[in-house]
Amino acid sequence: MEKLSVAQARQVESVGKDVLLQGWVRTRRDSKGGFSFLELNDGTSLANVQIIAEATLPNYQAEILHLTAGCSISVEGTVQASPAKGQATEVRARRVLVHGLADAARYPLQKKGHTMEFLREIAHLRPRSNTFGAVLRVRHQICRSIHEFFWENGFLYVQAPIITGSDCEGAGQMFRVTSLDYSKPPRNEAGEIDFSKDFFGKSTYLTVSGQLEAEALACSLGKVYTFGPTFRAENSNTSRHLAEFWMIEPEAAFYTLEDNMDLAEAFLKRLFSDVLKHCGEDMQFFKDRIEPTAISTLEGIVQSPFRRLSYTEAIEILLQSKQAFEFPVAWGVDLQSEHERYLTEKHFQCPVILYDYPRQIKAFYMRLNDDGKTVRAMDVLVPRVGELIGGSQREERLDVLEQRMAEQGLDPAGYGWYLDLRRYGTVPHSGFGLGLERTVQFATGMGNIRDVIPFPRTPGNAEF
RNA sequence: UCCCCGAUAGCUCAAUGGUAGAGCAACCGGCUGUUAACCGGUUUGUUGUAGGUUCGAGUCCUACUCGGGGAGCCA
Repeated sequence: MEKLSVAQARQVESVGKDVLLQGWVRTRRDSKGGFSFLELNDGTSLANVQIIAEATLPNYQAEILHLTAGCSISVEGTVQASPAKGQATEVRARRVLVHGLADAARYPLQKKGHTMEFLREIAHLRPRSNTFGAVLRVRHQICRSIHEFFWENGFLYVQAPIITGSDCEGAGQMFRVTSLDYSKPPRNEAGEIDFSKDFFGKSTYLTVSGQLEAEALACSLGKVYTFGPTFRAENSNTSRHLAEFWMIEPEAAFYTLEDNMDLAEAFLKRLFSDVLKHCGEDMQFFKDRIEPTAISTLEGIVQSPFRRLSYTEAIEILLQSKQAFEFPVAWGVDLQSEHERYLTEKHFQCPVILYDYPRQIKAFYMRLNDDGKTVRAMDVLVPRVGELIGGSQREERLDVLEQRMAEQGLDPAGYGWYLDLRRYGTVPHSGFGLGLERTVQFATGMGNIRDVIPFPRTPGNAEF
């Protein structure tokens, strides 16, 4: 007897095999012909396998006729070709072992569709829904492709710290990490809380980005990437933001911004082409039930080049668009969502890479262009989700970097080790950050980022 | 954090200021190699919380909580 997954048992190649299947019942249909149909799912595929349970089974009356959605069972039996439409194979059960019942009157998941809002309230059970199973399988495929892509391109997988002593990464509000007794914290002479008495002897926070550490590693090892959780204590209440999310940050020495854009484009194309190749059944589900353009959008991205244009060119297009924007367009202003959406959804209708942004609206570490007005930043914008990637060529010249820090009111004392990278063997280098959840959101067509991560953390919500 | 919308049965939603209802689910029965099965019947409520207006509030007013859409911040 061979232990098979539901996905394997659905393959015609499995016909004739003596198998063990284990999973959760989705539904039961009884036939007065003297048997019942059980739909079994184990998470390995969107589709269920149909189990034929004959009334002659010893526990048919006592147990099988009481199986409902959510019950867990083991089935021993034989895979056979199905005589009816709807599935290629089915499993004729020789034995059905019930592990756990699920009180049908209380079990919250029904056979019929639920709203995403309701499923979010039962985050511990929603992986059993079709939508969530499909989301998590696509998420898994994307994670795998990320590692494969970088492996094949010579990038070293490195780990940046999750607890950071740098309070000036500049990417947003941070969560403080402390082991101080908050009912009686140590205080200095000024009456302020004395974090020098804290666990690490200083203030520490959850990381908002591994970029600065990745730069140190890239400036030693060449091409590296991080892939880990990041945290933002922003009070963001949108369908595209999480307080805890996963970010992929490649960083490469001797990479120009052009190299960086080439990398980002090849990277995204690889991720989405793998999803199309390996998640066909799940993608068809998203197309049918979630977003009609789910598959065609990914196909378009894989097949056609991204449109690259400078910030200045983008401003020109927006000014000439004759669109009524809520926020006025002018060179020097940061682009608003409506502007980005216009470019990617209406004007070009494809992914857009914008580069060379005004120095005033971008971070200090981005390399200053010779025009003195713009920096080597780039954003990859996609329809519906907006910014999928943000990156830049980093400022490798010590004097320029120090000047840019001063310009933005940053204290160089907090960046000693980061400036060292420019003092000793500095090299041009570039990198970017990709939000995993936004990537999954884009690939699946899911409307809310809270529904592409198993247990979402958002302001006021850490229930599970 | 700001603007707009919402909260009624387990789920999705109805209900002129005047006796709270339907579909689905659940339960019982029927039928059937069925497959979001189908047919008949039964059960289900402190109308988000706390106040207020009124003879009377699911409905009007105020505050709060939670959820959704949009914006800002960004990935």
